[in-house]
Amino acid sequence: MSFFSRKMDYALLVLSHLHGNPDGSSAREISAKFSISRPFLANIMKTLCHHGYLSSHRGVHGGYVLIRKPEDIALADIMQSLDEPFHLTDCSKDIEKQTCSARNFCPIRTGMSGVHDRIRTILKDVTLAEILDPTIRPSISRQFGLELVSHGTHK
Amino acid sequence: MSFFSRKMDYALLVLSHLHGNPDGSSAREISAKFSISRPFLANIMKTLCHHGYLSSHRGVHGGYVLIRKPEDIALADIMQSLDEPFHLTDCSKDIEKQTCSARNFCPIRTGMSGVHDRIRTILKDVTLAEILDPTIRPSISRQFGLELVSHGTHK
DNA sequence: TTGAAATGGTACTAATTTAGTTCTATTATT
DNA sequence: AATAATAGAACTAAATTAGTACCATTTCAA
Repeated sequence: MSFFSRKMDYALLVLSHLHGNPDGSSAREISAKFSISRPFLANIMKTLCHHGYLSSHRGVHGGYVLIRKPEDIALADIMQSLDEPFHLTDCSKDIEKQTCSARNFCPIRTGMSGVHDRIRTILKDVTLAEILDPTIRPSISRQFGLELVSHGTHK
Repeated sequence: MSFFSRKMDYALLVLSHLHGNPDGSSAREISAKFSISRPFLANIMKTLCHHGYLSSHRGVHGGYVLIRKPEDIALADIMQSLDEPFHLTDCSKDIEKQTCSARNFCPIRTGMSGVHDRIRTILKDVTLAEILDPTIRPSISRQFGLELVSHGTHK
């Protein structure tokens, strides 16, 4: 299985397309452009609208318009709106609920939590703006709370 | 769904447990310790053995022994051995095979590839050694080819 | 005023993947 | 000879994802 669900993937296509079409677009148009199931895409767009990414209007010339700024839409947000928040393993829920029987002696608990944080940081840090224009990367320094100095001799 | 499958999670438990038990351990022991389905865990251990992480010996006092160094076992390796290599979206395969109909005008292709690389870098960089001892992190500088300077004023 | 094209909402179904089981064979120890 | 382990393969069940279907409402235009 892929890390991103198809819903997630299609949502990014939708948001990107709408960013390039400020006057809006319909599910029909987008499904045709990318050869995607129309009713499936329509459901995704309903969800995106419901979560405040898009505004809609009905009727013959209806459709959706992107109403949030690309730089304010993080991958983690979209993920949470469409599927569920990111988590590394099943057992993270058990640990939170304190029902994990190995909680007190789990040899990987701390280490996994570190990996979890590193991936989550990427998801919270990368926005639609960066997906649209990958040359913009305001991310690394924020990501680690560190200052970066380029390393001339590194191959 | 979780990022790591249960197989992946259990495999990390197995590897960690065996690292702490250099004389080896059996599927029975480990399944009992962590309250995990024995036959399921047994299958996972067979796979780990098959892929060269463990050596096995049969018989009454048989079991498995960890034969690879923790610092040489990256998360990406385990993932590939048990499930499949990491990929961000379904369509990455289409793009590779050049069967993606939107290949030439996909607005998110490049951006997504950047995200893919960043996550994959983590998976290739984090080893069992780091999972076992999270204070050891030889990773960030290698990860970005940059030199890190701590930033005193950052909150 | 009627028909077409759009979204809104909900429920349902099909396909796929993951998780787990079962069975038989082989090996080693006591 | 009994027991406890791995080896290997095939199978089943549960859960998740992907996708449909239906009906209602809104809007526009002929």
